[in-house]
Amino acid sequence: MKKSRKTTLSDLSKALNLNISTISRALNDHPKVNETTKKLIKEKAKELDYRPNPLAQGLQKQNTKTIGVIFPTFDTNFFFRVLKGIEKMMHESGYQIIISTAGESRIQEKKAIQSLSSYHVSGIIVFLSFEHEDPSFLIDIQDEGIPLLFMDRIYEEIDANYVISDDFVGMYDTVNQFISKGTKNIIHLQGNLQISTAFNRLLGYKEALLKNKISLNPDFIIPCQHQTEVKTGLRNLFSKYALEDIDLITCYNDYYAFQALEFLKENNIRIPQDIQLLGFANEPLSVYTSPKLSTINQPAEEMGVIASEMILQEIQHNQQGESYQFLTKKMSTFYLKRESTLL
Amino acid sequence: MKKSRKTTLSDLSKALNLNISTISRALNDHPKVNETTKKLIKEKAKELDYRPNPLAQGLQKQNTKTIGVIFPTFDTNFFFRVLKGIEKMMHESGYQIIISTAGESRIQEKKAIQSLSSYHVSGIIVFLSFEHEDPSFLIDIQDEGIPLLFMDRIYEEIDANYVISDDFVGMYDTVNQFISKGTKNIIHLQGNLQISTAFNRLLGYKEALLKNKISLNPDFIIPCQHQTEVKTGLRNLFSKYALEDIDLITCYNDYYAFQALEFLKENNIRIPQDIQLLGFANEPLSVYTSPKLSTINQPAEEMGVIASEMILQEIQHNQQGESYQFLTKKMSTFYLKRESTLL
DNA sequence: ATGGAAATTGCAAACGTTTGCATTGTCTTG
DNA sequence: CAAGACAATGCAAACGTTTGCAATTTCCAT
Repeated sequence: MKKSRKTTLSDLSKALNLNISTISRALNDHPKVNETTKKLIKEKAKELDYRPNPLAQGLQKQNTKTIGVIFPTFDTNFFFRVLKGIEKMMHESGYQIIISTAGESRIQEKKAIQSLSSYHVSGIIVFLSFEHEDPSFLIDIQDEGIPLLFMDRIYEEIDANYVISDDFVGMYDTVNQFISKGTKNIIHLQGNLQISTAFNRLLGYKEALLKNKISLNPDFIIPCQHQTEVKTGLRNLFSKYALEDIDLITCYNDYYAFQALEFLKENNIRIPQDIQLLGFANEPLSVYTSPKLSTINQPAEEMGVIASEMILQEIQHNQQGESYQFLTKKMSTFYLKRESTLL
Repeated sequence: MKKSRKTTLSDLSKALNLNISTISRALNDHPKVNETTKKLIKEKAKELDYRPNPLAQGLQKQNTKTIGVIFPTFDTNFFFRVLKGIEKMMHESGYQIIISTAGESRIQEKKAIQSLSSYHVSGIIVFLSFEHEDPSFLIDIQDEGIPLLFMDRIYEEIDANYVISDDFVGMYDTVNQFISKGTKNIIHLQGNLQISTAFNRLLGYKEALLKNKISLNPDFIIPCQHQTEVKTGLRNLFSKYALEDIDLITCYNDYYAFQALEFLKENNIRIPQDIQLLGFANEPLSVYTSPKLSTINQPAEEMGVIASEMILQEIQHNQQGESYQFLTKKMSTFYLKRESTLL
């Protein structure tokens, strides 16, 4: 394993008999270096295939052209779609992306963020799934001058950019709409409440019932930590209730809905004639089921794009010493009727 | 935007009145530093929340604990599943992941790789989609001491680790099996042949026919650059052939198959009774269609895991100056019968 | 010619580590 | 008690940049 060294500034310096600082300035198009020498240097640089060392640059400038992205886990397609949006914008702007998953615990979330901070990333886009009773470490990161952008969750205490999708309103509006058109008995397959999105979707469901003065039947809220628990949950439900007792099943997300779909099909329950089914997220797969899944659309890729734009803005402002006004962008969600619902 | 500085070795050095080198050694558990001082130093480090600066370390050691991953594009779920496998292994081993997409051109592929190299990543996992007439830049990277692992494509000229899924055999075996059980008229929806996987899958199809002395009907190979062209392709086919003339449609990948599925349903063609349909890749969505899609399984996540293990092995060997024997791991693909086929 | 401003280039410190070598201190042993 | 061995620590260079300041050169107006 022979190691061929890379050309450095000092190589160029020797080759051209010019001081290293002149070389550096020339390559950075610093105004006060002679145009002729500049050209000379650039040519030589190309000839020797000089490429700057981002580590050295980062160390010196305390800032790498790199964005950190932290996901909770990789188990839903939604995150990948967001990532796709981020990756598109960032690479257009010449930024590298470092990804990290936070896994299951608060501690891991914290570690992941700190690790990114020590890489001197230019900014961090975070999906935090857990509540942090003491989010001060987040403020610490900001104090280091690293812009933080939060996705899908708001911390009142923290002044930052936010991109959230309106989980609450999405569910609330849709359920409300169904009720107002006469739908009565509505189930909710509830996700892990530690995750804020699950919490907000449940809340939307409850509030819609409340507003319409429908009393909450606790049996109608089926808690599932994971999509694998959906079928059991439904089995329990139907051991207690008849088909006619149920009009619509709403779900924490599309994956829950897929499970429900399978369950219903297995039991020869017709969708939507016997029971209607509603997902959440509009995962790409939802077009391919049959019947095609009605769902609540969440513009995943667009969220990635917007988040990227916002954080790049903030970075740019900071670099130029301008003040910057934080924004909260609420991405609207909307009911998307396909075949698994009637209304 | 106040900037709170991070604690560095020299901060610790001052605080403890010890030389910086002792601090460094202590924290790296170097044997020749007194156990008591070691403990002292570590405590202080924790107290001041010292975290090493990976940039400085990388610059010094010419190696960051970072793995680069290059994808062609992000438009199929397959890559995400591989990424999931990679991310799992790498974070277990304390490596960060930098991702990059190569986009549409050879030039971009080359740039992406070189950019990663200048980040002094410890290794690069690459999906290259294009043929490179001059792959010498890849060898250059290796010469810099950066292990390269190729996914899904073999370069005869380049000695490296490879993880490939057996596209050819997967398609060949399956088609062969169908023929031997009496299936006659088999279509292939062919992908973009610039991409090696598309090429190999087509080849598998052709060879299977050849082996069984079935003459190739050029009409039966329908070239589609993209899944969006599938329906048009099929429309053309059926303008020339009757339903009875076709027994089975094989596809470049599951997404092509999904399109075909829609087309067939739209035209009230029953699957699999009238026409059978076979995908490729076993994308997660293929369970949710109806009928459920039969496909050829490709163990995506596992490929990511294996690739990670292999490249970590190589890195470790290199670091210890041991010699390392390159491997080529061929992941087996297999026919997965679900509901869209009969056999 | 000549003073001085402006343009160009060079010097050296700094970013935060790691590590070979030199130095100091401590202990053992004959 | 001296000397050598070993343990512990310190010194300084190196990784490849950037950048404020100093030094040099060029040029123009007087």
